Amino acid sequence: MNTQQQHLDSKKSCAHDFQVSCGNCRLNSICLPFSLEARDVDELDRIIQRSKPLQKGHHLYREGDGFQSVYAVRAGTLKAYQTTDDGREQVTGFYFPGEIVGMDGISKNVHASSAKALETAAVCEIPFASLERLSATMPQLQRHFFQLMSREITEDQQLITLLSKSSADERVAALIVSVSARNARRKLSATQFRLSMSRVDIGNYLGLTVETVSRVFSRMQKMDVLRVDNKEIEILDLDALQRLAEGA
Amino acid sequence: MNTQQQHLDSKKSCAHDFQVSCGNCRLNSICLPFSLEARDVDELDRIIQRSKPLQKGHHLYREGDGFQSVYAVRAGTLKAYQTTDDGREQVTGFYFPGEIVGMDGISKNVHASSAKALETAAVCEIPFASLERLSATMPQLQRHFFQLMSREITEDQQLITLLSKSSADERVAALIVSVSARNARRKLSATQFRLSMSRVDIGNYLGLTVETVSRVFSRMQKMDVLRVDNKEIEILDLDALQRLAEGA
DNA sequence: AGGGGGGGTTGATGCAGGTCAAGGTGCCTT
DNA sequence: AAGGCACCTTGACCTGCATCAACCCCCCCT
Repeated sequence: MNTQQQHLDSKKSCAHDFQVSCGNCRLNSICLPFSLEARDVDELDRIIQRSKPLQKGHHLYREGDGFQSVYAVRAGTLKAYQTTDDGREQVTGFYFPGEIVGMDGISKNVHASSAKALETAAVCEIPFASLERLSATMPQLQRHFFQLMSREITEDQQLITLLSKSSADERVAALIVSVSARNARRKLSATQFRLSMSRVDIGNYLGLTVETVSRVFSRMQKMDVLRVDNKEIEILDLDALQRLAEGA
Repeated sequence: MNTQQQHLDSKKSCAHDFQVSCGNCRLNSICLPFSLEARDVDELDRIIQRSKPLQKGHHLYREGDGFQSVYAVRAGTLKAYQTTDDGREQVTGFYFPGEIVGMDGISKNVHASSAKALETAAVCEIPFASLERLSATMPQLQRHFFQLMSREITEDQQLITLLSKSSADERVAALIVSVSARNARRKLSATQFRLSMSRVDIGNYLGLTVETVSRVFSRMQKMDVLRVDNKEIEILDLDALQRLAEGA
């Protein structure tokens, strides 16, 4: 039996196996350009390295590491964060399955942030040099990456607005709404989920203290907008939450 | 006399003429990839449209406009800003000569922010479709744009950290230091300059009120770090200012 | 069973920066 | 020259969130 044959077999035999190709990955509608031809997907497949799982708390890369690749999250959640000169930490984003991390390393060829698994995670590594090469012959792929980066920019700008203009309630509401929407995109429940990040991380991301985050959760629970049980969240009134997030 | 000859003549005759090509633009070391060949520069030249000056207060594009082009600032300063649903405004960036605006429009093919001239400005329009086409055959150009976008991401993330972790003093100090550094890059004075943006814009960008910005300026003046005369700024102690910006 | 540590909640108090109000200065218009 | 307007500054007061402190719960370690 040749190695390729073994591959195929193992794929069939175990539901928990790594995805063997982008073509049959349940997330490909999120992380690949919509209009890619089957044979182009194969080419892409060839450059992508499916790495082994990342344990909770372990780093995918650290601030200052040489930049080689960007990563598509396949399972789990990551947080990206920077450490300021005086040792404080700033969480700059959370990354869910189907999303791409590591693009901040392109500009200086060095990662500008660290990425850490909030729970056991798996990622696909996409060597950037290969991606560049492939982009030159696949216009949709080039465009897709421009778009992904541009999306990261607009999302960061939304966070900037949130941090500079919104109250604690608005910030927390906005985060919950965002998590809910991203769950929906992956065909998961938009109203019931488990927050993989701690209150500390949430506070850090939103520019609030743990205590404030906790108080906001309590308040929203009292208002019957949310049911909160530790990390388990149930959204009872999504409309109200969205209105809150927009500053009602 | 043929038209080409006229071009050359007019270029010589008037110092205020528009740059006729990227090749002789004094900003090209900032806005072009370092390693571009002369003939590649020519190709780039061909797709770039040098538009007429933009009057103070006029828009380069508005939030919601269809996205066609990115723009290199040639002279003057622009601000980019978004309007939230409830009508508040958030300034997301200031753009100086040599810098590129408009990349947030790529992801959705619609501008996610508006760009407005803070003083009379001039820009080079770079049609994005042509840029994409050219990128496919010019690897350095493709890389350059990936890098520009990545830089925008890391800069936004620095602003996020600033907004979520820093005091009013730190924020204002950081902005002044940033303007100073960007002036230096253009071989202008790092210690004496005119702020083209109003206190309102500064406050808005930094997530502070006008009053607070004004008070911080007064305080820094009292501390002999800055001399402030309306929009004219003189940095008296750049070291102290940098230490302030980093939260000393 | 006991102890220790990480994470979460809640209450009491303080302060940085927001809000409100008044007044100044420079520039444009007539 | 006078009025109007945009922009900036300064002072007095108020408030939303940080800070400090206590305590709970859960899990792991010994």
